[in-house]
Parts: sequence; C-alpha cells; structure tokens
Amino acid sequence: MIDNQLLIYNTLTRRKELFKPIHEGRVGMYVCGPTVYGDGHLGHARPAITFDILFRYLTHLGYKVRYVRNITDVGHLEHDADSGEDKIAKKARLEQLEPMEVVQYYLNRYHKAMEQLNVLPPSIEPHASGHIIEQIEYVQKILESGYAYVSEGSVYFDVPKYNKDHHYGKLSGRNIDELLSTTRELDGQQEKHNPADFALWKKAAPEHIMRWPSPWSDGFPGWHLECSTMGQKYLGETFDIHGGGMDLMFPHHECEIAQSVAHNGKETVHYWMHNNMITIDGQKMGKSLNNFITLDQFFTGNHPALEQPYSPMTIRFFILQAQYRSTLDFSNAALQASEKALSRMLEGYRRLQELSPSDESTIDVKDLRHKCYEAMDDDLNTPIVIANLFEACRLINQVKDGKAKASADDIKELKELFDTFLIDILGIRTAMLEGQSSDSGSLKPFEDAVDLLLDMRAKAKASKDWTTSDFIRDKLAEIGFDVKDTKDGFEWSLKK
RNA sequence: GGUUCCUUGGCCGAGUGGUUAGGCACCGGUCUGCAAAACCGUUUACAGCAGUUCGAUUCUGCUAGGAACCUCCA
Repeated sequence: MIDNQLLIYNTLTRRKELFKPIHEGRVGMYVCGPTVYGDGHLGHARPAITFDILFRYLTHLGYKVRYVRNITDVGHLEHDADSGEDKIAKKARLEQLEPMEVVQYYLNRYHKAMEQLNVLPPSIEPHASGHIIEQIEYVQKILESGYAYVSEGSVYFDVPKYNKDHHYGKLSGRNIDELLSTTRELDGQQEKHNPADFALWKKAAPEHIMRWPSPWSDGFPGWHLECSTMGQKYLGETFDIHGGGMDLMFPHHECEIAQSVAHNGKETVHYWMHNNMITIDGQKMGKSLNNFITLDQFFTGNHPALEQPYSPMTIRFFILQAQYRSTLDFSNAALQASEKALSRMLEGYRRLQELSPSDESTIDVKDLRHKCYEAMDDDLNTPIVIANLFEACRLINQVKDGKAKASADDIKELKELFDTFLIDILGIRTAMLEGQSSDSGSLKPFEDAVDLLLDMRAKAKASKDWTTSDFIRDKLAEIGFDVKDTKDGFEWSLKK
C-alpha cells in the first residue's frame, strides 16, 4: 500500500500540496515533449530528467503510472501572421526533405539522447500528426460551446468571451482585462477579433506542405491543441499531473486550460508542475538567443564553449544536483565539479560491493533511507537525496579504511539504499552495470593482460626494483592507462 | 510597463526563526620507494537598509541588482 506523503508544488496554487491521485493507486501524467525539428539541447534534458524522476518515484511507490509525453511534429506557427508556415515544413524545404523525414530523423536522435541519459521511455508517445481527426473534433466541440469563431477558414479561440465567464490567466497570474481593453482598437482588419485570441485551426497558405482537410479549410491544428486533445484521449477528461518547462506556462498551458474548460466545462489537470530553465551566462539557454549547446555536443565536447566532453551521466547528475524549480547555470567549472562528484559517488557504490562485514557496528545507517524518502517527498528534492548518499559514501570509506565497522545488516541496508535511490530513482547508470550489459566478454583477455603486467610490476616493487616498476607504470601511462597504487595492490582504468 | 520569481561562503547548489546541507576548489593530515590517486579533517555565507521578535540568513517593508514570461521556445 502507498502511504507516502508526497508533496508536489502546484503552479496553480503556488504552494506544495499533498499528492492525491484521482484514482487510487493510479497516476496519469502528461508532459510537453519536444518539437522535433532540431537536435535536443541541454534545456530539453531538464524536463525529460525531472519528470523521469517523478515517473520513477511514483512507480517505486507502487503507483501504476501512465506517462504520456507528446511529440510535436506539426502546428507550431512560425509567425502568428498570415504566412502561417509551421517550423517543420520550413526546415523541410530548406533541407529539401519530406517533413516526415525531418521529423523521423530528429526523433531518432532525440530518442538516442534520452536513452544515453537513461531517461525511461514514456508509456505513450503520441504524435500530433497522428491525431488530426481528434483535434478537429475537439475544435468542433469548442465551436459548439460558443468560445470560438471561424474567420476566413481559420478557427480562433475567443479569449475575451471566455474571460467573461472564466479567468484566462489563472495559471500564470495574469489579469488579461487590461491587455484586452488597451489593444483592441488596433487590430480591426485582421482575421482575429482580438490579438489575445489564439488559433485552434489555421488555414494553410498555398505553399504550405503539411495540411489536412477540415470543415473550415485545408490547414493544420493550432499548437496548443494537441496537448489538450491527446491528454484527454489517453488520460481522460481529468487527470493528475501535467508537466513542462516554465516557459510554457503562458500562453501554452493557459490556453490548454481554456480549451479544456470550453470543451468539457471543467479543468482537466489537478497538479501543474513546471521545471525551471537552464541558463548560460545568467540567461536562458534557448533557441531564440541561439545560445544553446546540444546534447550531442556535450557528449562529444564538440562546441567552442566546452572545455571537454561530458558524459550523459555527468549531465544527468549535474541536473539532479539542483532542485527542479531552481534555475541552473551551465559552466564548465560546474560540470567538472559534477563529473568528479559523480565519480566519487560511483566509487563509493563500487566499494560497498566489496565491503566485508564485522560482528559489530559503529555506524548508523538507518536514518539515511528515511531522510532520502523525506527529501523525495518534499517536491522531489534530489540534491538532498544526493547529499545523503554522499554521507553514506563517507561511512563506506571509513569502513574500508578500517576506521569504522559495519555489520552485515548495515551493508545490506546500504546496498538497498544505493540500489533504491541512486540506481532506481535517480536513474544513475553505473559503469559496472554498463560493463555487464556490453561486450566486456571480448575485452576480458586484454584486461587480464594488463593485470599480468601490473602483477609483474608488483613483484618488481616487492624486490625494490624501482626501475622496472616505474618503467611498466610509465609505459602503461603512455599507452593510455591510469595506474593507481592502493593499500593492498593496484587499480587501473583507461584514461579519459 | 504588466505578471511571476530570484540574490547563500572562491565556484555550483540545499535549507532553516535559535543547533552540520552536499559537491568542487583551497588548506592540513593519512597512505606511499617516488609520484599519482584515494581517504580523513578543517576554514570562509546568507545583496543593502529598516522593522517585527528574547533572537532573523529564514517573517514584513523599502532600496539595489538579476532572470523568466507577456512572440516560437524545455
């Protein structure tokens, strides 16, 4: 049975609320996914990882979770003007490709990056282009409710009318009245009755490639529509959690609320969650400022701003070292600190596996698990979870150095702690586990050969033959191995 | 201009009305033939001003600086 007291910060109320699912034991969550017309950058990793943590934690707690993350492959207008060309189509023409080919190409790359970051695939990953019929039906129903109008083949949501009956802006804390009254005069000649109105269906210009027939025109759906439509289709008229980046709060999520109220007469989402931005030089990393670094560039180090490559796990750990509602500033120094921190953590985890138990115990490990749960329950405070795991590392090192003693129970408890929180919930993939799953079998003879050389060096050391011992160490270093002497022998690894 | 939010030690980043975040760096130590690595220990803080309070980094107000959104954006 699930008896945790998980607190989630709800943007709607601007406070932490006790999480109670609509249906006992089940959670429906929807997260705004990527628009696949370019490579994912560091900013895209944040919601992916944040909600991956939530997905993993809810699952760990015993909930049956349906996690829907959409793929936007149509409908993002380049300009809200009559050119009406969406981003996918534009990129496709530039590259002389079919739009769907562009979508597939970048989607494959996105999936690969997510896999490298150990982000679990969502339960359902619906494409906007695969739900045109549902979106048309959704628009029809809003038209019937009277909160939309047709204008020259396009359909617009009537924000002023909606705002008379409901509060348009409740999520982002906006009061739209002033905006409406001050700007109304200027736009009499446009298709839209009011500049605040947003498109539900957009008539396609003749040269526009991506288009579908509808009762109003050959065209394409407005970009707020897909999330409302697909969220409802797969999670129901009401569901528990809707997540996304803070920059989507207005207008995107505000429009979703308006659409669902116009469509169903009630709000869909119980908990709105928003991750904060990743910044670079104190500013948001994003497309508009063209200051982003793609995930692949991080993994390869192939970008002028990067002093070195950073592994996917370093990126993941870096993101988890900050709480998801704080901004997180990118810098080489910060990433390098995370890289070292992660390797210290993984070293602790490795040592734990070979710890030998004592009859007595001088350490207290019982609190740690409780503290980790408390931290997760406090709006997913992953930095605190990590701090507690580092405390565990300290204890492990003390035991390894013979400065403390751990009982068999202690070691079991510590192993469960790491397996639960580091591996399952934080989703850190260890080199150990990667080795098991990959081609370590074929490397075994080479590993044995290095061990053999180092055994010879150990013999030379024992007979104080420093020339031979240093020769072996230096040559191995030249070839590309890091050799470390330890208390009871040696360790080696490939140089990075 | 409007809305929302932020300002923590050399850096990144938690948190709290009175008691240790954590990581990186620094310094000291242990280990070592030497080196490297590793480990242990330790130091530096809460933008400024005023108020509430026995007591504020934590609450309130003001000032300064910064960010996001208001147009596509994770």
